[in-house]
Amino acid sequence: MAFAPLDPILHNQLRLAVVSLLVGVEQADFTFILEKTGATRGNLSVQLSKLKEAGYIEVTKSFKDNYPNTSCALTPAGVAAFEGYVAAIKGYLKK
Amino acid sequence: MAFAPLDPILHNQLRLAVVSLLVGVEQADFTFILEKTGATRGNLSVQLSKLKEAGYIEVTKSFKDNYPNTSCALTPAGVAAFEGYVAAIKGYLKK
DNA sequence: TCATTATTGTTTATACTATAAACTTATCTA
DNA sequence: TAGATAAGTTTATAGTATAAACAATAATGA
Repeated sequence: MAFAPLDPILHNQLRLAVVSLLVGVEQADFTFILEKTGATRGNLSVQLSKLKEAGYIEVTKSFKDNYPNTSCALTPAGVAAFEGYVAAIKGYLKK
Repeated sequence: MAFAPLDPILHNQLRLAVVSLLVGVEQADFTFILEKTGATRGNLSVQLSKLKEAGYIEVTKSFKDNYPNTSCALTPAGVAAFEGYVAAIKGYLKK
């Protein structure tokens, strides 16, 4: 059994939670992700930027009810990366 | 679905590989772990120390064929931590 | 109206972590 | 006895994760 490398972008608790949330969902707002993950705003902001920079999510900024609104959605690359990560880490979890 | 915290000791590629290797095995030597994980000696040494300090493994140093031999085995706490980690991360992997 | 609080995020400071290079100590071999 | 081999450890440093501090705007209410 080989230990496949784990994508360092996804091998982080908050980023993995974000991508996990986004899988199977059209999109999710900053505040929604914040509540679901229990992260701080600062941390979430940083990690969303990294996911965006990696090309794993697309971020759309707009206004909603007069307030800024940040919407996130997985890209195909993000989906593929998540699936790869899931497959890779399973190799570590089997007894 | 909640995102349970991931034990930071185990949420590391090499340490997770080591513990994964040790699960279901009586013990494993430094060199064996080195080959199976593909790690460098320095990195493995550091990560074994951290696992030991966390109480997850027991390290026994002896001599074998005139050379130093470092043998590692999971402690009950290590087994429990691994099982907890597996349960926790599964919550992140389901779509 | 204007001061206060609430909303939605970003920037930045820093403590922590992961990793490999360099080092150590001892043994084998020619 | 001079390399070469074996088995680890120490340490230097670049990178990462996280929350505190900051910013900009909007709503509220006295």
